[in-house]
Amino acid sequence: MDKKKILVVEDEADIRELLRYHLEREGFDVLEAGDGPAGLTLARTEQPALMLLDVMLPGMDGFDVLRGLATENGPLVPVLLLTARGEEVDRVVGLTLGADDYVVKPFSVRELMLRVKAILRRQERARSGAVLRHHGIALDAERHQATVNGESLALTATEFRLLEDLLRHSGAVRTREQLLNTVWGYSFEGYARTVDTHVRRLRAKLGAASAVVETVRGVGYRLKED
Amino acid sequence: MDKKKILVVEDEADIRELLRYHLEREGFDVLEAGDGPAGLTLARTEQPALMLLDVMLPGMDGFDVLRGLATENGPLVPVLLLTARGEEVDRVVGLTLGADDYVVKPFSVRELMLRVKAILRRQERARSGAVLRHHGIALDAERHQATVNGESLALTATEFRLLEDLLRHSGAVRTREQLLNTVWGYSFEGYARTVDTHVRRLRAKLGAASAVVETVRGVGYRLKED
DNA sequence: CGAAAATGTGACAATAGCGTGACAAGCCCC
DNA sequence: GGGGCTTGTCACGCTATTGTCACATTTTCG
Repeated sequence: MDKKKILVVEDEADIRELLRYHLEREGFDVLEAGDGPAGLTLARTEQPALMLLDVMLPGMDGFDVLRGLATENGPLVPVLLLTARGEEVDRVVGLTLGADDYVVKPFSVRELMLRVKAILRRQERARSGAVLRHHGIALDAERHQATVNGESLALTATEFRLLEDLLRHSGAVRTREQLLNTVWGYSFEGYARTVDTHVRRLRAKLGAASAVVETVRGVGYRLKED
Repeated sequence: MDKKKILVVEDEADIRELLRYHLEREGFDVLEAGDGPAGLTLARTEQPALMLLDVMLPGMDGFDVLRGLATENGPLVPVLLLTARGEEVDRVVGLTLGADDYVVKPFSVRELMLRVKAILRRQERARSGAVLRHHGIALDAERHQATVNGESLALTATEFRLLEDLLRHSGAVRTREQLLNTVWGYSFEGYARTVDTHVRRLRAKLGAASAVVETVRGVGYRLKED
């Protein structure tokens, strides 16, 4: 699971660049389209996690794009509309057409990012089941609580994310690089063997169940298969 | 239970006076603001039962105010919009933005009072029975009152909303960002550690029960599990 | 068998994260 | 205009967490 893709459909190159800069800074993959048809195609082929859609586009406008994405239950892709001040009408139509939210131009970048993340969180929550289970280990991401055979574990934030990643890929080997990317974040610049130390700490806290974290020599770590 | 507070945001002093007179006659406490920013601040700090909001304000207009009040689940405060004749579009937008009703100027005072009371009744009904309970803490959203083991707490508006959010997600961890979004609103631009301070104040007022607000190091805060 | 490579382990210093007290600004009511 | 209340910010101190290193142990493979 790599970075989430966000599609920006906007005719003004300046704004596209601005958005790309900030979105990438937040860790998203950014796709761009300068007009409606291109946006539609990208939305269909790439299935981005979210689409930022300008309403005022030459030719095919934002609403046409929204209609093009329409299915029986809302658009194919979550949409956040960018509307110009004073286009009150537009906002209404947009929300009626199934957009998830909108932001009025000129917008505060900070607020836009917050709304983007809120929409993605909403999608996330709707999709992901709350509790991961494997070999007597249960991890509830929302409550930030992990248990082994019912007994609660006192994990630190990093240990928790590490266990979560292993659980999400249980049975599969995770290389140190993969773990660094997902658990520590892309911006982490450090020693790969830091992972080893945290695996050790995690195993210590897992106690008897520590054997479920297997070392795959020369590759990485994985949770034992059933 | 004291009188319900109603906030009037309107730039024309005459109309403010007119509204104050009639609202007080109906037994409400009236707060006034002459422009958008002042209205926003009062709405946040005083948490009135209802806000009468003029759409046409100099500088920051009514929609901006509404947007400033936006949180992840609707505006912070119920809103009744005052729109000028012919601004039909605006009404729709306002309602989409989460306003509860609108009245067209020039309005009949009688009708306005009826609508005010109607909204308050609706709120009442919607929220009655909506008492959140957890670990001896009871929070009555309708009456804006919280108790611990029967003893009433003197919470400020922010503390109240913070406790409400924690109760609504009891057991789940709330990150500082999530709390800022729901309790303070999207347009809040400030230091994330402001949350810490308010948690501290809330804990102080909770007294012996303060332990139910748990710190999850590196993540956020949560209400203790049962 | 023995060297090299990979991983486990114990220890430690740096620091991120949080609690706390204090304070200034804004706003109310008097 | 002043006093009180609320709110957001800051600086300080403490502690758990974290990343790194040196060394021990295990595995691989010539």
